[in-house]
Amino acid sequence: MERTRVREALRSEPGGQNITVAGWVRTKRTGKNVVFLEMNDGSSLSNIQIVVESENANPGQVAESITTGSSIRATGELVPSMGKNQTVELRAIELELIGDAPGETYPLQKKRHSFEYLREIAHLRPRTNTFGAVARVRSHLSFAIHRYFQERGFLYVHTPLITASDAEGAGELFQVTTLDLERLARGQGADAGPDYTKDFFGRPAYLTVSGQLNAEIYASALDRVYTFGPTFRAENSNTTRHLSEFWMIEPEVAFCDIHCNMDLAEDFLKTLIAGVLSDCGEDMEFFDKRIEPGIIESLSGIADSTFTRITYSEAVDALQKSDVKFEFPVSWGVDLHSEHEKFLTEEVFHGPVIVTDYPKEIKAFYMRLNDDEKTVRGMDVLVPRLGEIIGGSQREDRFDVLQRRIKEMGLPVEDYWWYLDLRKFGSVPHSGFGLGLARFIQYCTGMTNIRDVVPFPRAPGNAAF
RNA sequence: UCCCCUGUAGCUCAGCUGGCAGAGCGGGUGGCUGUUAACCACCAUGUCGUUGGUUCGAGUCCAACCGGGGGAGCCA
Repeated sequence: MERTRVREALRSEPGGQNITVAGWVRTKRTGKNVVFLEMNDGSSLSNIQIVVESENANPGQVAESITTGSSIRATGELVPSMGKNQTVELRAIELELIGDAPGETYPLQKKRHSFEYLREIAHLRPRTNTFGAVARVRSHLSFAIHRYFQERGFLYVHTPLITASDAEGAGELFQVTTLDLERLARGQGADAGPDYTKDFFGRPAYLTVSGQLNAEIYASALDRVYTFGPTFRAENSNTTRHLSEFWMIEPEVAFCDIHCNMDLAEDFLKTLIAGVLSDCGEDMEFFDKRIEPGIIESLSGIADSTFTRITYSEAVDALQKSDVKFEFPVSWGVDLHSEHEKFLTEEVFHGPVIVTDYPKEIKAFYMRLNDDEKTVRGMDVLVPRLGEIIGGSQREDRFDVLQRRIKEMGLPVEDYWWYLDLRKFGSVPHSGFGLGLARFIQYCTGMTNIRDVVPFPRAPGNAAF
């Protein structure tokens, strides 16, 4: 007989029909004449209750040897439940223990575990409610992101993971090499250094920190594109919102200025939030109940809201006018710190805030310079709880200005020849932004540590599993 | 990288001014019950992160190291 997923079974009309389910046992409760098994197969947060009557010879015997964590297959009748916590249940006719899980050594218990402990058993944590729910939300969002762009005529562009330049300037890079490091360390003098002409690519190579510059190439030909893939940063960041390897979504749109860019970012976030609320209802209720009380209401509010849009100068004014004493004093020209972002989103505007037109000194070379020559058309989307979730900008599309800015920032112009070429031939105003998938999942689920919304997180000193 | 906190049973944690190592959960055994964080009784479980120091005596005090967490910076 074909296997029925638990999600489907729980939604079926219980008319005594025979079905087969398979999955992992969450708990077992034993009575004299009856055994109750809670089984989960990942298709939903809810378990299915399997009722085994002891007089029923085969299932009764098998049920005895079943423990928490065992994998089983059960065939039986789907019937209305007599209990009060579920509407349907499976009355077992056949029961098979597929893989046992000795109770003395199985690391997951019925009780609640700390996330810190579960991180150490990343191979088993998807069997918990929280990590199952996170995995389903993550999968939903990934698909919804593609759908959002595909429905709006964006082309999905695969930008390279290995790059031969660190042109993005977005952070520390992981080096990719086939040179024999041990031999280098032993042999050559420290002054000589490695001979990169002998390296795999004939020059130093790195893992990408952003697909943006490559995406700009395709936007300069195909109008609107997006990338969605892994990026790598070798920064020694030890926080609840940084990873060394993370997936990033980067749309890039031609004939689009900073306002169009903000419209896209805002619509994107609101559409995806509305989607996760409507399509992941059961999991979202779990997060609302157990992880971040009130998150459903707050996300619903955001889906219907209009994001506040202010300039950097206005943000500085607002912060200076407040009576709050910040650890880092605010003055025009300094970058906004976490405490400032929190204050703006949580205390002043009570919701997402888009800040634009930052001083050029604290932003990347490729952001379009404003006429005041002091600020650039960058934009950050700040949200309560997390701070910066999106960073983007209108790109500098004027050849002369871009070249000047590259030099001002002390970067080697020759490395950017192809990037400058885009401004030489058919240049066009264009904009884009980057959104970290994991941060967005944090925002939607209320999970406080980014290492708990990524299946196998990579962080400084940690590449287990 | 910096600052703060922390490390005791399988898990979560208590252990006071230094004096015999504890609880709950989980596990085992038995009982009871259409149960649902099931319930009741009994039983077992420790390199107190590691190394060194102070002391008659260290889980407790000191130092170094290792691991974990939070905050900051960098950013998405």
